[in-house]
Amino acid sequence: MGKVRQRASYHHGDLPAALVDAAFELIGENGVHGFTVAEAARRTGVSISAPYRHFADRDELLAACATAACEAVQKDFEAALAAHDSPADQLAAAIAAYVRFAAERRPMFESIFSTGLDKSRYPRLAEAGAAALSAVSAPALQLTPGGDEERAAILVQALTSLAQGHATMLLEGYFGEPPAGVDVAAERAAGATRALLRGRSLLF
Amino acid sequence: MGKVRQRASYHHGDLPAALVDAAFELIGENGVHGFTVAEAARRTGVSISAPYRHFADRDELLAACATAACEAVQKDFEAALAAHDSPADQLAAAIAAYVRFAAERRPMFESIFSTGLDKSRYPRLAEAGAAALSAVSAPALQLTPGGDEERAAILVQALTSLAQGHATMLLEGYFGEPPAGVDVAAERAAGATRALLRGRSLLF
DNA sequence: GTCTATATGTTGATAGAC
DNA sequence: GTCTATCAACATATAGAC
Repeated sequence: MGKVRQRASYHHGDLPAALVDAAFELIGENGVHGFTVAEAARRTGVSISAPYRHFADRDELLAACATAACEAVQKDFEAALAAHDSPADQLAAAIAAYVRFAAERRPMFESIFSTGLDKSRYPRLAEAGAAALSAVSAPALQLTPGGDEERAAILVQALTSLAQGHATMLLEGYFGEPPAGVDVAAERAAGATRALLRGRSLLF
Repeated sequence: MGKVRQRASYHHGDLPAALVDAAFELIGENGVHGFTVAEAARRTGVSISAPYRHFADRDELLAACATAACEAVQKDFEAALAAHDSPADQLAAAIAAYVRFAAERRPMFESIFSTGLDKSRYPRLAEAGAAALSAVSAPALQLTPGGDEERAAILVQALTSLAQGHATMLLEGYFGEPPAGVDVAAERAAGATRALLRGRSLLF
């Protein structure tokens, strides 16, 4: 009890979060291009100027979206890792989960990669992105000869690039239309992960 | 001799091509978002309405850009293939070339992947994209057990996704800033290609 | 094929009241 | 923290003259 008071007016609860949600909705409908501060405000039921009390400008709101998206990716990564035991299985599952993420939460994916934002200008975003990546470091380190951190980093780069590529190509329709294409892409990405791991000695 | 007459007014020579060039220039300065038909017309020295004699709308002009970009990629692919003998070397070189293409001709790369265009609505673009991809099919087929076309297609998907991912991550700054980052990414992509090829039996 | 002129619409962002 | 009102800027696309 005690939570009832907040329900009446959503935007007096947490307008920044509500605006981020609205932004994802708009991105889902027409891509990043379809997001405008004005429309996000309208959908949230506030005036056009209200968002500017919380975000300096359009880009800052987009950065908040991307940050939230990175945190969501990280959760998916961690769930995939927790569901498997061997490092190879963990990595294959994590890469497959990433591919699924791109399709199933496409607006989030696009907020990370299709905004053209200079991430170095948004430290919290850069941090969230790095944190998501570091989730896959542990199993990669286990598969690196001698536990060499530098080599592990190279392996992580290869794996994340592999995942990124499969995700992008899936969204381009390269693996067929959803929902079947999603399964195909996730499976292919997992297979490619295993293949890359088997041949990993050639990476170093 | 005989070519002098055309030089005087560029846009009476080939306005569509001139507009595509201007579009790439604008994309290079501020991303796809920075391209507007109006500004492209101004830079080309024609009125704001002139482009609409050649392109139905903004998207159609962007599609022309993407088509030109696909043709450029294909050329780079073919050059990489021609420079090597073994299929593995050819593929590694082609993937590396693609990564370089993304960095060195970034506006072209973005015109293909950051426009949010529905490619099925632009048959010539779809065709150009498929043609570029098919350039890497031949060496992949040579490396596929039994010359199975279906398996070769899976290998091509894995390789192109790998290339796409490295290109994207490079542009995100993940391999360091240019120009050093470009070399790093190209090298890593080539290494990952070899690793993937070595473990390719796990793909099928 | 290109121009001038224009209709029509939108946006990002700010000022000042409450 | 939110609203009303507003500005300046810019875009897409079309009509009609040459």
